[in-house]
This record gives sequence, structure tokens and C-alpha cells, in this order.
Amino acid sequence: MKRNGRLSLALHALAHMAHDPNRPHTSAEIAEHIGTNAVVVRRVLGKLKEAGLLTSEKGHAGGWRFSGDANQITLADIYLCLDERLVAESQSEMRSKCLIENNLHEKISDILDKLEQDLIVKLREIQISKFSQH
Amino acid sequence: MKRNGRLSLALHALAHMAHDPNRPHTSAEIAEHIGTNAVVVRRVLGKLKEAGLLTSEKGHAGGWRFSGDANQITLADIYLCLDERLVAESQSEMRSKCLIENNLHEKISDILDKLEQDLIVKLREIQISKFSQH
DNA sequence: AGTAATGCAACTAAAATTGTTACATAAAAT
DNA sequence: ATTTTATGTAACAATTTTAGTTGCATTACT
Repeated sequence: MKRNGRLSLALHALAHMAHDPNRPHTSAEIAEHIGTNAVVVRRVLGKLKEAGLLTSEKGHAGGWRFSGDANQITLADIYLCLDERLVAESQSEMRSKCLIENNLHEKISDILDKLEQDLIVKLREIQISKFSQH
Repeated sequence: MKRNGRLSLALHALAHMAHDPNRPHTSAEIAEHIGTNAVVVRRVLGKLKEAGLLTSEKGHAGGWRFSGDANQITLADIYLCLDERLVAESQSEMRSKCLIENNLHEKISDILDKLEQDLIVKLREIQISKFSQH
């Protein structure tokens, strides 16, 4: 896992769950399947839970489930609750004393923000059901 | 500079150059304006040179120039010669012994690759001239 | 009680990115 | 010719980000 780690991990986890959505899946089980650690899985899925996409239950026979219909979830939903910003600049901390430079910085920032929005539009077109289609 | 560092740096550098495209710009000058180091600038612009977008000259009155018309360059040109892959998975090294898992991995990989292509399409729509428009 | 799960915090490890130093090479100016 | 000014590049250091680990609290079921 490297660049888009959290997104990729989330997709793999949900894809695994979607394959058998009618039982809870434990972090350990998911971690095993996607080749990582249970705590890391919890960290990521925890965010999806905050956003209401998943539920989790403690104790015996606990684990993770989809809140509603898994196939209603789009990649944008996932992306957004992970606070990923793959193309946008993280911070426009570049404040020069030069007006012209500042204008350029702002313009570039705007362009990248726009591209980020375009990406989200595309993400919104893809539902989790895509994972189980052949 | 953080996430999309090289792309962002390249855009800032080229935006600066595009503002006064008829003289060479030194790495030191560019670095000064965008708040980084001359060697870092050379590293990034060197890639754009390999791809034929820029030329550089050593020695007195040397520096960086656009090869042709700056406004013909699109963000896709820049993105591609930097070998950036902002959304695609870097490596599908996830090879499980389970056939079903492998299918999922491949499917996710394909989806992310597709999104990468969509991004590039969008990048291709944006020319450097955008930087100097108000 | 005992077992099996999440939740969370603190820490460690690893990886990726960025910055630095040093020196070789080339071209122009003096 | 020598000096000055630039790129080119390699090796290294520092920083930042990300991923993994350990430990323990909490909750729920048996």
C-alpha cells in the first residue's frame, strides 16, 4: 500500500464485505484477507462508520456491517469521509510578498480544486455493486 | 508542499515562467519565487525537459525556457512526464491464494486505473494559458 | 467469569518526500 | 586563460507521512 492507501484499503475491505453482506465481518478477518493489520482496518472503517456508511458491534459475534444497502454506496461517499484530497493542494501556505505570485498561486489552487471536484463527480458514478460484477 | 508535490511545484514553476516567457529563468530564481530549493526545481524541470516541453542552457545567461508555445502545453503533458499516478494503485502486489479475492483486487485496480484516465482527460483540457487569465 | 470483539492512545517502524552539499560540466564574459 | 554563472547529478541528511504494533479499556454474548 502506498499512495492512495486509505482509499484502496477501504475499497478492498468493502469489496470483501460486499461479497457476503449478511453477516458481520471482524477487523481481524478483513485484515487477514487484504494483508494488513486489524487496527489499521478499524481506523479506516471507523471513519466510514462516523459517516454512517457502516455499523460496528462489539463483543461476541460482533464486527462490521453495512448500514443500509451496500450497492447504494458510491466511491465518492467513501472518498469523502476519508478526507482524501488526491489532487487538490493541501494548503495554500505559499504567501509571497509579490502580488503577481499570489495571484498565480491562487489560480493554481483553484484549478486543482476544480479537478478535485471533477474527480469526485466521477467517483459518484461508481457504486460498490461494480465490485461484484463480472 | 505536501501531497501532489511535484505536480504542484511544476505548475508553479511554469506559471512563473509563462509570465515572462521570452527570457531564460534560472533554477535559483524559480526556487526563490516558489519557496524551495534550486536543486529540487532542476529535478522536476529536468523531467519536463526529457519530455521535450522545456529546454535548458548552461552557463552565463542560461536557464530554462519553453520549447515551443507555452500555451500549447496542457496539464496532462506535465502530469504524464512526471510519472504521477494520483489515483491509480501503484502496484497490484496483493496476490492472495484465494481466487475470489484476486478477482476483487483486479477489479478494484481496473476501476482506479479508469479513474486515473478520467483525470488525465480533464488535465488535457487545461492549458497553461489558464494561468495568465483573470 | 470467560471469551471475543471494537475503540483508542501512545509508540515504533518504514517509506516517501524534500532539502542539502559537493562536485563535474558547459558556456559566456572579462 | 581565468573567472563567473549556470545546469546535471549523485550521495546524503532531514522531514513528513503513512503504516504497523502494543497495551488496555469497554462492551456484549455465552
